[in-house]
Amino acid sequence: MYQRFRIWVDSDMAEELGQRPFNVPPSPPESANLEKAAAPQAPDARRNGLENGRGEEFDAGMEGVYIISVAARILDMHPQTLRKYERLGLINPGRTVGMLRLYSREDIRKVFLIRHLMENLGLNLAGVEFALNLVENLQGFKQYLKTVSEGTEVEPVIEPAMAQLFRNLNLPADDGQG
Amino acid sequence: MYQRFRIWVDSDMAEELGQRPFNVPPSPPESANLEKAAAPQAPDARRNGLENGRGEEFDAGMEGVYIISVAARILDMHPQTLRKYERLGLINPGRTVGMLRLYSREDIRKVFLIRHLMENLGLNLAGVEFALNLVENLQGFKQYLKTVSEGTEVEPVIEPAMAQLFRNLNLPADDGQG
DNA sequence: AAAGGTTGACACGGCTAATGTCAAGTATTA
DNA sequence: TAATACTTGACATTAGCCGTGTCAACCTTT
Repeated sequence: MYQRFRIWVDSDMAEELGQRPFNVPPSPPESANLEKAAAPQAPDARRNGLENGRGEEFDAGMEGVYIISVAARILDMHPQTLRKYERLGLINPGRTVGMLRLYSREDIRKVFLIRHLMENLGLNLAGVEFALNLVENLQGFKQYLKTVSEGTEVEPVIEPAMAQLFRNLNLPADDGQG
Repeated sequence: MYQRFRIWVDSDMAEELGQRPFNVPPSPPESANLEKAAAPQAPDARRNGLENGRGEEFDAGMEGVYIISVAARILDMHPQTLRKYERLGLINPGRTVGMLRLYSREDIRKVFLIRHLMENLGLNLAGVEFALNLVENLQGFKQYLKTVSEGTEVEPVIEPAMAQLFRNLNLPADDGQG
């Protein structure tokens, strides 16, 4: 019941998770979308909560885990689209013992990134795969540089340089990973 | 007349320029394409040489500069496709005084990269733009790292790390730029 | 048993990318 | 000078991708 509320407070959830456009300065159309998604919340919020399936995993200590219908509503996307993304290997939501998909906050954040890549940069799914792989590699690369440069005079310039690189590529600088 | 020959010896030209698949291990279909392109060469090679337009720029000391019809034949692509790439800002061939496009070896190499990104990685043109921008940024980034790490113990590990990064991304490691 | 929700598979509509075609202009060739 | 060949830009056409909708089957709860 705790989370049941968070689900329906879509606007701030979406804003917090990934709605900040990475490098795209103004984005009024996006916020309009979110408002639309959050609009029909009150009437039937009762019957679309988290207690839908087997409730064990949902509130078993882990916060912010959503089944696909809820995730789709948060993202304002079709559930089939999320399933397709998973089939292509772009996302990897967890599963309940009954094989229901469970979307963590990181999963949803990733989908926001995917949407950014498609809507703002115009990439197709292959391009999204390329970009996601790029982000992963760049983060590993950054870690590697940080390690090998530890204690040297180079160390302090690594982070800002990487941040600038991410900005140049219209990619989100990796914040707290966890 | 010198270059006229190189134009029609498509197979090795193409191989040398960019046909090496970057990370894609086997590519027999590609070579088949090239043979097809090189097939109808003999019959009308006479009237399709470089002396077509105003010949001044063509052999004015610069080697490997081709008008669009020749570049398209080398690449086995439609001239309209090359024009579209230019309109989108992906390539920037030079011009004669009569505004005819002149494709340098670097231009053609870049188109090979574009084809690789589309055919092998499945990117659309927006993705190609993203990837080209990425390559450019990474090269600048590499230069920057090389500069700031000069003389430090970090220096020797920069280059191999960058090379590995390019490999991971299925991108061509920048060789001699010039 | 009934109801609501999810799952996977398939088909349809809109959009992108490449190709083809057209008239107009320019340089070479007879 | 007249004819030929090639370029240029703009528009139309065709093939393929992406998102969405729909379907039966399965599971859990009431």
